[in-house]
Amino acid sequence: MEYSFKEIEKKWQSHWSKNQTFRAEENADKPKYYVLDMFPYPSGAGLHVGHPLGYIASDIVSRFKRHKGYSVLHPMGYDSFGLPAEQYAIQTGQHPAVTTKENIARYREQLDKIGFSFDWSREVRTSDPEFYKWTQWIFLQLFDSWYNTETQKAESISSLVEHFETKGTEALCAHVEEQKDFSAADWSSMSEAQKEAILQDYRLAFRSESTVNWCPELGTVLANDEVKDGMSERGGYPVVQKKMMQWSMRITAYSQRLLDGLEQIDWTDSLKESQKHWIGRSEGAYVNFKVKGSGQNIKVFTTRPDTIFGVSFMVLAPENPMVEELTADIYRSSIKKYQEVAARKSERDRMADVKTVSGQFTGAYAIHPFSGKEIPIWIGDYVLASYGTGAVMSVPAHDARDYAFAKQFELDIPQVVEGGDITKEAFEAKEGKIINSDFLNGLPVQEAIKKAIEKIEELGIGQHKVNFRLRDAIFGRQRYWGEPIPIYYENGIAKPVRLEHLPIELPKVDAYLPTKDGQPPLARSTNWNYDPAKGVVPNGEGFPLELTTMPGWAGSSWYDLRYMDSTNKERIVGKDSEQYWQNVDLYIGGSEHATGHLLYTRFWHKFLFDIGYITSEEPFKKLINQGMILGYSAIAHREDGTNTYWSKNLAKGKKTTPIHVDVNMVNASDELDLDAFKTWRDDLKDAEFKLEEGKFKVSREVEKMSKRWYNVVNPDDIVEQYGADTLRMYEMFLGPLEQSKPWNTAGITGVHNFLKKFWRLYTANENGISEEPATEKELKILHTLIKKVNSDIENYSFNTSVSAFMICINELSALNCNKREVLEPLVVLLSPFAPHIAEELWYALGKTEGISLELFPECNEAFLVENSFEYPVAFNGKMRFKESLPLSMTKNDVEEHIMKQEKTIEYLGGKSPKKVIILPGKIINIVV
RNA sequence: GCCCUGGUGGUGGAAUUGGUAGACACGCAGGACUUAAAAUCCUGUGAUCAGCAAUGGUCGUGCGGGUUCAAGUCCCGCCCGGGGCACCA
Repeated sequence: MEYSFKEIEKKWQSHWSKNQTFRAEENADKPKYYVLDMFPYPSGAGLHVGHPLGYIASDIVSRFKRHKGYSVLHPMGYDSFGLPAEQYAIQTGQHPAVTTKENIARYREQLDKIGFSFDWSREVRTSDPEFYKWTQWIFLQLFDSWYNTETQKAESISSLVEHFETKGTEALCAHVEEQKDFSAADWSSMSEAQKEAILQDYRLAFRSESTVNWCPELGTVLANDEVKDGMSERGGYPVVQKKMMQWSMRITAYSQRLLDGLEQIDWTDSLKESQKHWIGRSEGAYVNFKVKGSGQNIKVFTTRPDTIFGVSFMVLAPENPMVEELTADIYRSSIKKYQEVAARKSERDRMADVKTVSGQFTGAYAIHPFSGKEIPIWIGDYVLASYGTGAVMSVPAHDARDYAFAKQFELDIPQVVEGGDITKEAFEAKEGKIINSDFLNGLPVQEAIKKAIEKIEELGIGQHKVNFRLRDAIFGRQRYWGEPIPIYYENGIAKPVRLEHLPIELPKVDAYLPTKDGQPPLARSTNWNYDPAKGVVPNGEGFPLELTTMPGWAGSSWYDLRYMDSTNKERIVGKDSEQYWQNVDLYIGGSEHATGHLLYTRFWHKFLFDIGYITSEEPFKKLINQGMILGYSAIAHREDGTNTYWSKNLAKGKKTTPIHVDVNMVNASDELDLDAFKTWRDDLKDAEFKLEEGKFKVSREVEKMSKRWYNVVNPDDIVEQYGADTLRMYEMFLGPLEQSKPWNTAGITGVHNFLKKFWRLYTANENGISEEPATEKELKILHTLIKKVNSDIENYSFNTSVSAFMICINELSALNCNKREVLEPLVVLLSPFAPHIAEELWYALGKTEGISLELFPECNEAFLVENSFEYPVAFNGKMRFKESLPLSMTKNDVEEHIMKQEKTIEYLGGKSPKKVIILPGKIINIVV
């Protein structure tokens, strides 16, 4: 019987689908296991072979856990709001929903062919109103919350209002950008608009005038993690800084908890490091410096208060609002000029040139709080307006940036920490003794830091402070294809839409572009006003609705919860379902989401936890980043100025232009199919080809898999040619899951041959399946595999499992094993990896129930016991020969035996051994 | 610059707590079956030296040191690739 994978795979895929084999159930008798893949954005290009890598791994774990008796939740869905569909809509006028639906259908078709055990009944799409209703709901909860720094959790805005009404800001512990000071009486005398303006500073979803990353090309603002090297991550367009009224998320309230939570979760070090850096906790102090001849203070943040006697100048960010007042008249024009130049510099320019030191003296002086010395005040663009207080005390002897600035402008460099050579460079190490520093003299740095802060607090000129690098996340996008923000404006005051009116669905618009006067596309709708009594009403009635939409990360920040109870109409997730599934046990996806999605999701979960809707604070217990599958680009060499192509080895030394060739026209030996190539593009019809040994060879290069490089390999083609089971096992066999690697089809026949061999073991024996008991040898082979596969899956080491299967099958085939006692457990072992062939053979063994719930074989160590061991015998650590000895032999007996061996005597060459090391069951080493 | 990673045959990659380096697979070479091809199966395959051969010697996990009876694995100092952060005071 042939292994006809096409027939088998089709048959079982439709069987599983019809019987809902993988439907997840809240079964109180079973432990739960939740395995999640990062859901894809359904792009028009469809899946390439890189996408399924993580899905295959998670599918193996899911199937494995089902075999182990767990109730497994393994869902899939689509992150279906996003820029490409909208850009396409702008170009073609087609509604993004239509494009998205088509793309999803294509993705689904491709996914289905690979035989994943997803529970499709729980599918979610972020662009589905039934889903984004709850995204909007969460937004409104955030809008209605503030962060209490005393209880360390989010609370309802009503409790804040109550506090204001009774005590004003007295004894208020709240996360807020700038502490406020007013009494209960002040509060009650305020207008509604004034009150609301104050509340905006406390709300976790809030509006504020802030500097944003504006991308003119995309016509929208972007979050920090969406900007890479001053360019937009999607599309690669330039990004500039701009002040705008914007919706934001107060993620900074959760900085410390986001940091602390990392300790409880099982993520890779590199990922945790990325998040730690992004959050960027630094501990130090605020210090106020009096400005000479004015009542003003300049507040700075420093992590090195111990070096305060080393301050020789101060630098403010050019954007710092104090600059205006401080500047002496004679410097006014040069300060203004400097500010203008700094403002014109884009983020990108500023980064491109970190070496150039620039700045301008303001003419003003500060007074040193301890020494009373006058300190010149400068402005410089190395000081950022958005971090700390937008001003620094410069200690050039102990900070490299201050040092460069001091050198450039010939300012003093007083040393206050012993060590280094400050004539050459700043001494930045946090070690050594303090000198030239009055009451700090002689103290080691760490103690001096404490002492300095004590003194600063004692004198009331500053206080201990923890600062974070993390910024609040910009939340509004001037785009169409996203969740509408459920806010309307009554007399200019932002008010929440009533919950019963959710979802606020995207309106119809005549085009997906901004309006002529620069308003977001939603302004084009003629039906975009709101009446609290009626809901959405035509323009002209009610109040105007918010025009911006939510960013791409909104829906993905909580979708993992929705899978637990995807059809619930009452809550984001039902209480019982949430209790049962809790959180994701294993999350698999790319590492590019380290500081975006993964941080935002943790933030929203902590918030939902605070307000009592979920019981787990961390969404993902264990996270694995699968490596990227890279393309193996094929390159033909065209001689410059001609239409002549030279085969790889002939092209050397010639002036040629590399031309990317579609990898599907190149075979595993790098030979190009010339007939196909000639019809690929018009200009190739008449091209001339210089062959080597009758073949045309291409060069190879490893690049990101992309249409642009013609190196995309489609999983459908692999499935068509070799079957889904081969694709699954081959992707795993390629190497460790976390590692990036180029896709190279060369080795796929090895895996395919293995499956054929596996098939033959069950079907090719002339005596059929034998009911006789298996031999010891056969059982040993089987149980070795059982042990290996169990531990490999637990360790996510799938490539080594595949090897173990190959070894096992090679050995059993050599023995011509056809015992049911071996073949039955064997097929269960294979089923997580190659489920179709396993299911087929399972039924062929006479089973009538599906394989997926069959218990996974457990290793019986008794079959693995060895009674002898082939000792490697080494001399001075070099293995020379082997000697098989019973494991029951004592050390002394082994030594006695081995020393008598002819070979031992030969290798000793008459010398007597200094030492003989015997490790039972491991090695014998003789030291000469 | 800082932080994480990784570097092993022609190729992808294996190697518990330090204990036989190169499992498994690809590729390549040779062979069997076949009119032929496909499919399948068998043998060999890190480099190098000696030998007709069986076999044996030497070298070998990015580089240079070190610890150890023994180092791909541990320590110190470098080099290179990949990823992240980047004037964060």
